[in-house]
Amino acid sequence: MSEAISNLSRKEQVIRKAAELFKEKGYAAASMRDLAHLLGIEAASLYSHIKSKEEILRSLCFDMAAEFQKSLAEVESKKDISASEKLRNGIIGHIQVMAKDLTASAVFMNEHRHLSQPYLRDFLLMRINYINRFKSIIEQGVQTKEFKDSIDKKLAVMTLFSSLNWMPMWYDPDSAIDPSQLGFQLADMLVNGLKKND
Amino acid sequence: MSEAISNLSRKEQVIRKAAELFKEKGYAAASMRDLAHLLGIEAASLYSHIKSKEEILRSLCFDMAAEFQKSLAEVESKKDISASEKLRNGIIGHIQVMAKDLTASAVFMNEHRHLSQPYLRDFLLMRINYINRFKSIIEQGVQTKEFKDSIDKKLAVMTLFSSLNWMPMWYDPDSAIDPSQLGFQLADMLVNGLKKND
DNA sequence: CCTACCGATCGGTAGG
DNA sequence: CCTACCGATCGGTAGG
Repeated sequence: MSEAISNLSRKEQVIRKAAELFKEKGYAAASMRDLAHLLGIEAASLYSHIKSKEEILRSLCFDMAAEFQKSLAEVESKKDISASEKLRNGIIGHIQVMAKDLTASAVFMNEHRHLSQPYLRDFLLMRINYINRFKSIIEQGVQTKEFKDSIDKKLAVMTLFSSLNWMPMWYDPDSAIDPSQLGFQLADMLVNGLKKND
Repeated sequence: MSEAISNLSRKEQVIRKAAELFKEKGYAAASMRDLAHLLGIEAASLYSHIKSKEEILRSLCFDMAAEFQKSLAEVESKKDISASEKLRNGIIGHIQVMAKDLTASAVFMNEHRHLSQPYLRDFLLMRINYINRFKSIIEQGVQTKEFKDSIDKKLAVMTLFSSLNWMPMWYDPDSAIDPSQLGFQLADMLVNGLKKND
């Protein structure tokens, strides 16, 4: 049993180190020999922990996707809150999920396209579903006249989604601003804009 | 002379087709044999038009960078306009440059990291310079009290930059909204926000 | 976790 | 633009 536990945690180590490597070099340019070297073992030894290179990518992408789904579902379950508050909570949730693992988040965003079928298809369906649920929040805000109806909704939701997903590329976890503040400020910026309103 | 012209245009064909391939599969996963096959020639024949695979990536990345620089320099040269107008013009310019070649824009954004040194270093220096010039416009707006000073400027500029750079991933050139309208709306969204202000 | 190895594929060159 | 080819490297397996 302690053997099973130690195998599990070794597998976790392999996956986490792979995430760093995939983020840095990109999935296609990262070799299993690179990964093995980082772990101090031979390339062939990796295969006692994982089935294939793509299995690592799959677990990184789908584990992150599950976290994002969970976070958004929690926001949607709260009734009687305004669209802007829902949007704010969705943004804060998304950013907090990313902040828990910035490396895996970067892989999720940039490397998912190297998934083979049918995984790629499943992944893209989940992503479009996630985006559409944010779009619904924006549409709800337009209906309740909270948001202006002059805005292109696709543009609005893709702007939101772009901002969220690039965060792992530039956010420094040691900086003064913490993830929930960042989410709050991003929501404020999207809802109220840069302009001074007084 | 007509030989030189036809060589030039053949080289252009190779580069444009490579851009499509790099966008679709990523630089590292795209092989020269794939590229040759798309052009209906043998892989070895590519090398009478280009020196190396990376030369193609370099010309795609640096040609786009030059276009972006040119566009922003023109905006900066206009005096006596407000920060929000400057920001709007910068955004519209950036989007118009991208719209002229969405494929090359996607490669510029996603594949530049496969540049080798010293090209990668030069590229990143140009990019940080470009971002900082947008940041200056935002800071100018804060100084003139056009923009609120509560916003994190790094967050603001990275949100802007993320939105701009993801556009080639989702924008459909056949859609109802044209590139300059898109730029106008994006600027409006960032400056005024989603909220109805009346 | 290792040694020894596989077939496939890579970017690129020589020579025409 | 082609044929013929190079050395290097790839993901992965067999067997211990």
